[in-house]
Amino acid sequence: MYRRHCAILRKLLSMVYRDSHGRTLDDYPRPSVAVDTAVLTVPPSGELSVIVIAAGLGASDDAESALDRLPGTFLHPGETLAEAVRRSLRTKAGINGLRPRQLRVFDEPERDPRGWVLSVAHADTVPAEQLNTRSSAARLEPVAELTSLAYGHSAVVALAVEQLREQYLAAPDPAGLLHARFTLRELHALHETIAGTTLQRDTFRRAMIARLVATGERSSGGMGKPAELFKIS
Amino acid sequence: MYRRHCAILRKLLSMVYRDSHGRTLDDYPRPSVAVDTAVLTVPPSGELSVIVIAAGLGASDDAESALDRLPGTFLHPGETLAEAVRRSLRTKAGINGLRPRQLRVFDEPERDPRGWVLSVAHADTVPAEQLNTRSSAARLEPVAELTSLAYGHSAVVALAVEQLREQYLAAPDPAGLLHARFTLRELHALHETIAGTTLQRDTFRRAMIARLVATGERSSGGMGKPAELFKIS
DNA sequence: CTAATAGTGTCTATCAGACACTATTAG
DNA sequence: CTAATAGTGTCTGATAGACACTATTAG
Repeated sequence: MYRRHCAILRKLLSMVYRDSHGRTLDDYPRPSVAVDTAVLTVPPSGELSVIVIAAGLGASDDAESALDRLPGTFLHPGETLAEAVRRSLRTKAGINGLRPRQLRVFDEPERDPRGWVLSVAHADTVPAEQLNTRSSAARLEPVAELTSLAYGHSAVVALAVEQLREQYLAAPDPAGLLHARFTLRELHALHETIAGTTLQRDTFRRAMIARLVATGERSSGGMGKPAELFKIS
Repeated sequence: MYRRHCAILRKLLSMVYRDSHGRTLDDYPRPSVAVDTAVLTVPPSGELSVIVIAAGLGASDDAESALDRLPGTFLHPGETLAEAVRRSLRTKAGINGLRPRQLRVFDEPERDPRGWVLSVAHADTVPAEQLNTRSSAARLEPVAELTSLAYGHSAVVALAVEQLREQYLAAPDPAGLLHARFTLRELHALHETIAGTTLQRDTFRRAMIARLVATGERSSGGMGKPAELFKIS
């Protein structure tokens, strides 16, 4: 009931409000606002990958409908951008529990042939197990092998990867890509995958160990000396 | 003529396009999109300051119309966000030659009592001389003394200051706040103002001198030993 | 001379990079 | 034993912080 009163008040205000040129809010043409999200992960293959989908236009049986874009949707009234992102990923890729971060707004007036569309690019990174691989239209694609995506989505992926790298310089596993307990070997491999370079083993160990908590437990089953299991904080 | 053809094609496409629910672009309610900009500077007073304006509602002779918001405007069709920012600063604060950078989108559906308005926050930093102080409605306000601004603009200022600090860790004077040639004393004072802390003189000198070019000229007119003038690259 | 500012020498603690060594497991 | 991986000792060079010293100007 309170929300309803607010909505009525807002409607009245928007009719009464006039800017310095005497225009009300309704006199301004408005753009459509979309969200597009780069969901990164590191699947068992060990390659930094991103979720891409095909255009949702009809049956799309032909070879033309390539996996060439990021999941996205239009912002609905009363919805925040984060909610729109979660909705688009839930309905188009079967992913839940995301905490998307904004990257930037793509605003070139001609960027979308369908009309005036602003796109707010988002990114998030999740463990591969959280991805619903049975989902019909979505696929994982290694970022290194991405050819150019539609709607300038390649730039979104590039920005997302860049920010992910910065995050992994600041903390051992900010996206929680590893299990609760992990060996330094696993963490080392993850950092090399994300950075796209090799990282010296001993230097890496000494840098990371200060930010980790030793559990006293040991890994088992692999070759060589069992390694200590660590956890975050 | 070419642009005109494009516009017609786009209009046709937007009528033909249908999403997975059979809706065209025009079937989606759209938000108004605004830009709001924090323009930072360091005036002769030596305090990091930001431009604030009063609401542009009519004559505004009363004491109610406080300087309580950042300059902003609604995005016009065919315009980029950067163009809207430049337009708003030109018309509302008499500032030209900006290169605004996007900070983030403020998207809470209820944030603006006038209706559904997304705000894309921007920031830029300019030398104080570039500001038109004769401008009627705009004033410089030290960021330390800012009380709370309307429309959540205080958060914009906080973000702008944070990013400015990061920029000044990466380069001697990325915003060009000093003249073409300057002493290390001037650069030191500027960095202390921006960082909001004191910075050790000798360490600062050694860190900066590697990124500057000595001109061989000396300062004059001040007390003490004349200092060498440096320039950027 | 003094006050004020510019600029340098140097010690120390820390740290990244690099290399080589030891330790512990499977088979 | 060998292969493989885990973990450590230690040297080097670079650098930030700190302190104290010298240098050059005005008045």
